[in-house]
Amino acid sequence: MPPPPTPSSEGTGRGAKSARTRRRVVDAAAHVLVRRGYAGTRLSDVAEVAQVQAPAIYYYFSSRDELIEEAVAVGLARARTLVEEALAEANGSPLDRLRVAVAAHLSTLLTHSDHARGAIRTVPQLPESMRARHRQAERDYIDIWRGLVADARAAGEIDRDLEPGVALMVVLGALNWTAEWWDPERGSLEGVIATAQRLVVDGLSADRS
Amino acid sequence: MPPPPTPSSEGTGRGAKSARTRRRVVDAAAHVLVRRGYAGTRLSDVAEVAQVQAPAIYYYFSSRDELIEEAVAVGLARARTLVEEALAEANGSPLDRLRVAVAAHLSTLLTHSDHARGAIRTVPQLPESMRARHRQAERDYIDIWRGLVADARAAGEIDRDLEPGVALMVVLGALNWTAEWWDPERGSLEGVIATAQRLVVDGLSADRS
DNA sequence: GCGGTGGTCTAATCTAGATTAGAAGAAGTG
DNA sequence: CACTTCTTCTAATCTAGATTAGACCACCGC
Repeated sequence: MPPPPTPSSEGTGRGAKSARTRRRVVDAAAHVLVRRGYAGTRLSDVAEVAQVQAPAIYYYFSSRDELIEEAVAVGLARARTLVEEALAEANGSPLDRLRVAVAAHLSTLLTHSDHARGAIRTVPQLPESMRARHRQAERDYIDIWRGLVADARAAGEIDRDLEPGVALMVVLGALNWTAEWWDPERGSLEGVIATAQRLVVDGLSADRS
Repeated sequence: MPPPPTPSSEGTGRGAKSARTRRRVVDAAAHVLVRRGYAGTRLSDVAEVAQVQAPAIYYYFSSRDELIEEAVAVGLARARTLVEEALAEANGSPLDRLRVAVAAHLSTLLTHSDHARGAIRTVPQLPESMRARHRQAERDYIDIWRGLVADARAAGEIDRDLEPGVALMVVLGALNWTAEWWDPERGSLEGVIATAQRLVVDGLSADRS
């Protein structure tokens, strides 16, 4: 029976090493997920990255799917947390807050380990039953954005002719797809963020030609 | 030995039936690719969709990878062709042409069978060696867009501060990601196209607040 | 209405990769 | 140190799914 993922067994002491290994496995899973996708993620690869033997994984997770599920959940949670934190410190016009969210989303996606990236790239490929279990988390995250857009709209900063729901998904798509092509050699992260911010804000913005 | 994919064996007569089955298999492969991704695409599923027995596929292709490769190639080619055709009839300002390209890309992606969709969603997951063989096609397609952006820029219609390369990828991402979320019940195709056009054009546009 | 060729099927085979069994190495406890 | 519990390993096992072998049927030209 796998030990319950003690939420507080982080630092040192009781089961600290175990917790570290477990985390290493989840990280490795995210790493492999990013490059191979859901179906392509082999436990043997995960094990190699995590520096364990494949069967060791079963000490922590009862199946491949359970591991993948956790990796995805962690990624979604992380993306959400980081964006929320960034927004918490941001005060300014709704459009400014949108700019902040764009920056946070992109930097999470592109640099903050493979978690968010793995989650976002993987979710659409999950078998329906598993995906269903993450749908709430997806919605929660999107709702943050929906709120930002709604605020901006209420403040009259957003083009009235745009369908807010559709526009939001188009924007998120622009951000998410960066995970497919961006790499540090292709320009600085800051450059991408700046470009994306301008595009998003000008694209949504109320004052038009 | 598989019969060479006679380029003209379409209509009737010699090998017409064969050609039709072959096409059915490729279509089925695209169909499965869209929903399962590269690693998740099983020959048995493709066979079922194509209404054949799995081994029949080997009459046309010498391996699973070869089939997938063709399906992807067809998809990329189709996307490119449809956009080119749309542009051929479009005259107007560079920004207008960009609008046309956005509409063509989206309608290809979202409705024109599963080919383009399969190709675009699948390419990033392909094993490097296979992906390399499509890289040229990808570039060719992107180059069409690069040209559009360059023209608009030369005409002074695009914000000088945007990095054209990065901006283009962000835009294409917005379009490509629609394949992940859009479905006919979520609003009309026209609605998505209109929203995307406005976002893209206003986002890139030179006159700013 | 016979021999050939194209096209498809059923019944193996073969292999990668998930999962399980059971042994054995640490690490903490008395 | 001897004992227990946690953690990981090596050596099976089991299964899905790609691929191959070889038979079978339909049509075509004669």
